[in-house]
Amino acid sequence: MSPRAGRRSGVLELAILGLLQESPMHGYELRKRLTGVLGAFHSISYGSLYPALKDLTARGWLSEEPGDDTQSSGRSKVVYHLTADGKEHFQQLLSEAGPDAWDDERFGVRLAFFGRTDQSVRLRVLEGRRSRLEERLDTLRASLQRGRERMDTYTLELQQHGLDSVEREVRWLDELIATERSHPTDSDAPNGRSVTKVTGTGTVPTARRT
Amino acid sequence: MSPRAGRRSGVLELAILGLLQESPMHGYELRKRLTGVLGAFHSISYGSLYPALKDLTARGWLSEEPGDDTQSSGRSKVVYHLTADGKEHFQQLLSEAGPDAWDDERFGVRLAFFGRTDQSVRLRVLEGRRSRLEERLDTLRASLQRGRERMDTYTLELQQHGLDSVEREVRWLDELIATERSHPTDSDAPNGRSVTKVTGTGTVPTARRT
DNA sequence: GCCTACATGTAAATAGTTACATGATTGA
DNA sequence: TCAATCATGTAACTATTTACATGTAGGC
Repeated sequence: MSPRAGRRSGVLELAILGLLQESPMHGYELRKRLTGVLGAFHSISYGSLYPALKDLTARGWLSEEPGDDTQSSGRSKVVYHLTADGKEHFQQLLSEAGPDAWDDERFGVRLAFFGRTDQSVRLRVLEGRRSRLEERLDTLRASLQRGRERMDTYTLELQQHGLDSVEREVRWLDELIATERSHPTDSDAPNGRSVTKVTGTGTVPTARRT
Repeated sequence: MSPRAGRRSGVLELAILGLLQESPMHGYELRKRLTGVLGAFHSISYGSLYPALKDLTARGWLSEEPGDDTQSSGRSKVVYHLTADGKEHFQQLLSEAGPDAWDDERFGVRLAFFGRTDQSVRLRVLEGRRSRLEERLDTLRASLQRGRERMDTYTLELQQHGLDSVEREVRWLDELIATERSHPTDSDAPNGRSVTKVTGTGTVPTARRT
């Protein structure tokens, strides 16, 4: 009965904090960039975004800056900044391993911010996702074994296709993990600066087509 | 402010009607079978199921049969049946093409009931899913083109993997569609009986491993 | 007598969406 | 000057989950 007090722990929080870590923005701009981070479809709506910004501000992770205006006389544009607490919270979110932490969407968002993430955290994320997928494989294989005769051809087809897809993703993750391990980054040492410089080239193999 | 009047149009409705079409059941049993239909993970909770059953009953698609009890003296087991209206509604749901009709979950559930679906509807569903995926491909390819230099290696990797996955699913669908076309079923004629007999073997190729 | 599985439900929270409402700024 | 796009928000709804509450039936 108190709907305006949300605990807020979805993808949105992660994505907003991640984008604001790169640079301060106002809501409208944030929303456009969000579409990119969240995977080309699945645009977030203003009806989710603005309440979320208010909420994150109330929790001390963002601060509103009313008029950053240096050029135009306009008003009402609210620029959001990540606070120190917000930065810390974001780093914690990136590395933490809640039960829903490894679903498709959250993993995608985490990966989108890898350019600004410590290599140790990157490895933890990749391995967390991988072990989540291994569990899925176990379930799927068991289900296929049990269902060999009991299920109709269509269900069997669907499950087999699903199994193949998950297996492909595991192989893909293995490559990413191997690449991370073969190019260890120095800047991961406990030197206070928790953000790795972006090398931008060569650290991850370009996807190859079959 | 009137939360107890839901319009109800999610996967659940489709899955419940589909299972009850096969045979009447009570909630507890339904829930176990639902887990199978919905894809091995993603069990539905009683907190969703029972209200949904009440709702579908109120809408005239299900009827409650209080004591089917022939053996034990126990009570309180409520067996749900699909009504004639419910049957009709289910067939309509299967073939209709709403905007969310082709997402992963809904497509999976539709496919799970293919054994009891007309071939013409099967083809419509497969082709609907296919064209949905084609749209995705366009978006993804455009995004990859634009982002060649702008995106970091990780995001590029993720998008490329996503693109590959969707391409694989399109090829998979193409095979299913081709198989349907090369084995036309007679029982699709307007003969009043809207359910195709299950052949159970050979109509769809067994998945092959790469 | 007690534990497990069977069986049914409700209240509140979660994580959003859609539709609506409003107004400022900019370029053709 | 008028449409498009920029910009911010609210109310109501959707679909679902989690935690809770309650009780029955059968085996050991």
